[in-house]
Amino acid sequence: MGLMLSTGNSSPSEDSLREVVYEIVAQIPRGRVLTYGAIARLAGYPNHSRLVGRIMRGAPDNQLPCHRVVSATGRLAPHYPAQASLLAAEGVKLSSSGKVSLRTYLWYL
DNA sequence: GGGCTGACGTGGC
DNA sequence: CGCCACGCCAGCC
Repeated sequence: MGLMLSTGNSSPSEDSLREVVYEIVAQIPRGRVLTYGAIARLAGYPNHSRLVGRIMRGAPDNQLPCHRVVSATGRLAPHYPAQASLLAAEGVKLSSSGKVSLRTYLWYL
């Protein structure tokens, strides 16, 4: 049984995950949010939330609802000033500390 | 191959 | 609620 040498290991690359991440993000309904970690799990790589973040950094926000992706603590993305207003425009309220309440807005499939 | 970075997550205080 | 230490891991130099 043991035999499981080299090639079996597939570590995800940014390129190999990009499309599936985009597809997941595209599904997030208006007024709901998903976390980087949740997306990573849905994509099959639970320990790669950082890679998802990296992918979102270069994602086309004019074609995808990138503003609906937040951190597990409800924090918005750095270097994405438009995110708050885009969320507000669809009814997502932020706490006084500028965070999204996942209890209220997290999208459960 | 080694070291650092970072749109992350979790647990502790 | 904030801050921090850790664990995590692809990408980049």
